[in-house]
Amino acid sequence: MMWETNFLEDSETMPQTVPRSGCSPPSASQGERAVPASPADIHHLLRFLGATSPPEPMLHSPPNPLTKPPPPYPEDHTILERLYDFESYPTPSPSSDEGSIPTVALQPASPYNSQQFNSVYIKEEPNLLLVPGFASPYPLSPSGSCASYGSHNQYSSPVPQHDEYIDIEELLKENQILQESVQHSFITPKIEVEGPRDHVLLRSALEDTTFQKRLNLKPIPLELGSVKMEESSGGDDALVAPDIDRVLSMAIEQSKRDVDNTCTVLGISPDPMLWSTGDVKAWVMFTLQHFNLPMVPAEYFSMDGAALMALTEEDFNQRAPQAGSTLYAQLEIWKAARPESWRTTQWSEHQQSSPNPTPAGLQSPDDMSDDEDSESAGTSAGAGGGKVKSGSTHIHLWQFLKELLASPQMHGSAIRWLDRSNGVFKIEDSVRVARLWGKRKNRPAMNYDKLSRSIRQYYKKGIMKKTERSQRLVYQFCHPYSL
DNA sequence: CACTAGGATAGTG
DNA sequence: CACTATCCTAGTG
Repeated sequence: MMWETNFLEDSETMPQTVPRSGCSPPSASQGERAVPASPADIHHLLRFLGATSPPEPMLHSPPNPLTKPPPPYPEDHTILERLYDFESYPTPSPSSDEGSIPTVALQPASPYNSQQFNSVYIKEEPNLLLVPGFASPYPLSPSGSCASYGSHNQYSSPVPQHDEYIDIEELLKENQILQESVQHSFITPKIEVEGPRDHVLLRSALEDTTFQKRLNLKPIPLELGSVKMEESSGGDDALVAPDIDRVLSMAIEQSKRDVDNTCTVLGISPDPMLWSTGDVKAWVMFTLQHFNLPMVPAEYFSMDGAALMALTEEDFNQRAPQAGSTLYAQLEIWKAARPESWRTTQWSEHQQSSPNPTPAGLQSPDDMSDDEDSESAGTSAGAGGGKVKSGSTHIHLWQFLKELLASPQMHGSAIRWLDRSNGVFKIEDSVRVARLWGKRKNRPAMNYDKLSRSIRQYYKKGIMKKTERSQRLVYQFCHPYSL
């Protein structure tokens, strides 16, 4: 784990200011490969929708004869790793076994990793609860929704069987919505009024059968009336529809959070229309990585967000034959999740009654007011108390830059090594790097002017130096720092 | 115009 | 006090 290792050395082994001796060489041990396509996760979704048949233990989830072993992407794990630690930076020291974290990170959506998962990732930061959704091969991760709704013990139970299936009642119990409407569940209040519209997003995602094909699953019947809830004691199907609506709402919310989290990690706007070429490439690379799809040259997507949004599914398939559909479907999610769209969803209305409502209409449509709400969303999910900070605000700029450099798949379009062994790197997208830095330090006004001023301070401190032939946006770490 | 360079000063843990 | 964050002026390609 390159990033992991680097970080540990940088921020913990190293003194806070100046490292005296050289760092130990980065161990490029290849951990397990990422397997984001967890059948268990999909299983959860199916169970959510009551579409699965027998409550079979997921430990014995059906074999997928057609599922070919995922191709090797040597650095897949780094993204997920990075992702899972992003909000909780710095990473707790897993000094003893390097392998455990990546392994857990690879299937975080599976409840069978619950104990490890909890201990490693959940910690006490609510934001982290949002993150598991990323691991899902499915954009609307039910496990993510579940976790983010505060049922922490759902995944912290020491009894594995507990996770075998999700008790939908129990899950929903934690959602205040249920409290209000469970007695009159025959009445579907606002949901029915504008229901179909805002479920379009989820439904379209559900109708995307790519993952079903991949996992050799049967299509999900979307007719709510025909859905048969297992163990629905009353056998009252009328109960199902509103419950499903709520679950869908939760899933949609999770989808929004996934989008927001991706925005935070990549430093891009939630609105694809505002993406620069670099943003588009970053998003494409990230999405491919995230869904464990074959990489394609980033140049195939040398276009801005507006152009990307204009692509047809065929266009996507041409550029990325094996991944086009997924990319297209994902982009549809993002389109639907554009801030304007979310304002009109029923979800935001329901939020009015929540303790910390996000005024849906007040969010200014300007470009970067977005990523704040991914953070505040996590904060508001917290137990009303203490300040919840995302990441460490004590990180040094040079550490942060190395952090970005260590995940080239995600940030390669913003900053990358030119000469790794000599610590020479280039900032490709100064705006985005500054944005990410400002986000990390909670300095919304950060820009490249200020960031570069801080970098220049490093010249005097001997942390960085000018390259021999000075080029724009190219910097060089001094020796111990580049390791 | 975006970037480089570096002085000055304020803020914060 | 260290480490920025912010602001600013001057210079470069």
